Amino acid sequence: MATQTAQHRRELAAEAFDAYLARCPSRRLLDRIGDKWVSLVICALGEQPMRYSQLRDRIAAVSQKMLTQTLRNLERDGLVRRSVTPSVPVRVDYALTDLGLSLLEPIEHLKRWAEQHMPAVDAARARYDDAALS
Amino acid sequence: MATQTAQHRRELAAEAFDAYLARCPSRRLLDRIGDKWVSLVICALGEQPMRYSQLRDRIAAVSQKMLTQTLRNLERDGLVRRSVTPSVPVRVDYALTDLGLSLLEPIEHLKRWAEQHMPAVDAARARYDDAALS
DNA sequence: CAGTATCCACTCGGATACTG
DNA sequence: CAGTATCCGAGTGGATACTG
Repeated sequence: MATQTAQHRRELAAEAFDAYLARCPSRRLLDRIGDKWVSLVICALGEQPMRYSQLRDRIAAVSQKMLTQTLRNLERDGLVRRSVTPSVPVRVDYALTDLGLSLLEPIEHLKRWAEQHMPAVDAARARYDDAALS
Repeated sequence: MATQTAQHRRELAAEAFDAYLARCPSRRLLDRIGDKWVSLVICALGEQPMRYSQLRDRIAAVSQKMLTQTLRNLERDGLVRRSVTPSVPVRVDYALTDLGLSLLEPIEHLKRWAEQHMPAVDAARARYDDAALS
């Protein structure tokens, strides 16, 4: 009944770690904001609430499918509030919730790091790729 | 020669936005640290430098392929330093560079937000899913 | 020990067409 | 206007086997 092989021990550890990852708050947050359009939507709505079509124009490269999907996920997570005005045609406004607003702060930190250090990353990348050619 | 249709205007805007995204430092950073194993490797190496096998044991669920790939990418980006000791068998140590160390700070901010607010996200998600059942 | 190499399933995101 | 529905290709990541 004890774990016999190193093989087996590894599998158990991997399983446990998977379960841990599924709950790990940080990893789950990164899963969300790592989504291609999430940060862009959050930042756009951070400036001001917007209608669906405004978002689509502002984030020009997003497809309808992905914009809707992104907004639905954010709404589900309580980060964005969706309000429908039943006029004809309907008007839908999106805004950050307080929770969503609070997320702007850590994102801002990331953005600052990116602006300060991504050039260094690019330089490192260029060096690495150059070295590989020799 | 002017942009004639709304359709065409949209396509041009989307193209321009795509190009912008390819350069946008923040989006590129998120692309990196959004990778499934990157944050875990950075955090592990943030505690102390480690050998390949230590990393593999610590992040039990990672496959060899993904661990190597992740480490190579981080090395290429100048975030991690790889040092080989040519003994038999070889010994390889990984450590964060100064650039990598500096990344710990914004990640820490994210982690704090996650620990404080992910429960609220989960609650929102539960409410949303419940509402959908009715 | 620290990888490489190969194959494969699955998901993400895009294109297109249609609708209340 | 603000979506849905459907299809599909490309890329991500995992399993397995092999190596200096």
